[in-house]
Amino acid sequence: MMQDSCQVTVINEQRIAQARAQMPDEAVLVEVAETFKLLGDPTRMKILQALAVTELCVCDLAALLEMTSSAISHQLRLLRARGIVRFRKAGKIVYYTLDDSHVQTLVEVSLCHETEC
Amino acid sequence: MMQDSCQVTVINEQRIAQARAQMPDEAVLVEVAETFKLLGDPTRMKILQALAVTELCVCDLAALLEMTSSAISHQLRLLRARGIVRFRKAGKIVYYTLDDSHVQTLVEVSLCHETEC
DNA sequence: TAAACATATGAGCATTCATTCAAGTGAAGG
DNA sequence: CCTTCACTTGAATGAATGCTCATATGTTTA
Repeated sequence: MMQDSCQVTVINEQRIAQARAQMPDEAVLVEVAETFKLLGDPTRMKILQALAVTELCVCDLAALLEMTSSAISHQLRLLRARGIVRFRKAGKIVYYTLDDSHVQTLVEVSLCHETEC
Repeated sequence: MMQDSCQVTVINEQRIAQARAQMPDEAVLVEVAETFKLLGDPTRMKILQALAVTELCVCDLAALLEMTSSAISHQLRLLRARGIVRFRKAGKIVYYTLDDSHVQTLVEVSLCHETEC
């Protein structure tokens, strides 16, 4: 059995070196990927789209997306942990808003591209 | 046991209607999420970063990322299916390049934000 | 205080997914 | 031809993930 990772047979040493030199840190790439992963789920994408329009509480989001508030709450927890959404409490109701204009920009750009606007 | 989906207890009917009216089609949101999901993996993110620098063959990418070419090939297949990368054959070697400036923009914006450039 | 309610959260479960392993394809060279 | 090599691909596996269900928390109201 042979080692299938091209450790010996490098085809374009020059280009590899060039790419390696310009590659951002591993940690940075992992962080960026982590953010994209959060945007890579339909439920979370819908939540972000809705919050881009207006502030909403968990129950509103659940009604809008026709899902349980538990499911919504779980997803909001992930978005919160990344600082993508922010919340404010009004009694027992918790209102969520977007808290990362950078992410909002990404979504807008993508949406614009998808709908060819 | 009660129905936990807020179908009855709507808090802000007005806002829900407003959000619903401005929400893009379900299908569009799913598509956008699907693209983000592809960007949401460290391996694929590294591949895209490398290809943003220069054209590389599978073996080069494997060497650069220190992974098997099988693993790389599997990921390239997904990126190809979305039209994010393109390939050209040179004998038995297959060279890959980026094929979606929109995605490239997304990654650049994110990277720029992450590194506070 | 007790009940109702909005939300949060932990465990469980079914599904998805990234990688590995083994086998297959097609091109280049002996 | 036959072998080698770059790449692809299908199956298998272990890890990650999204949702449900049950329960907990904290707030409002009867």
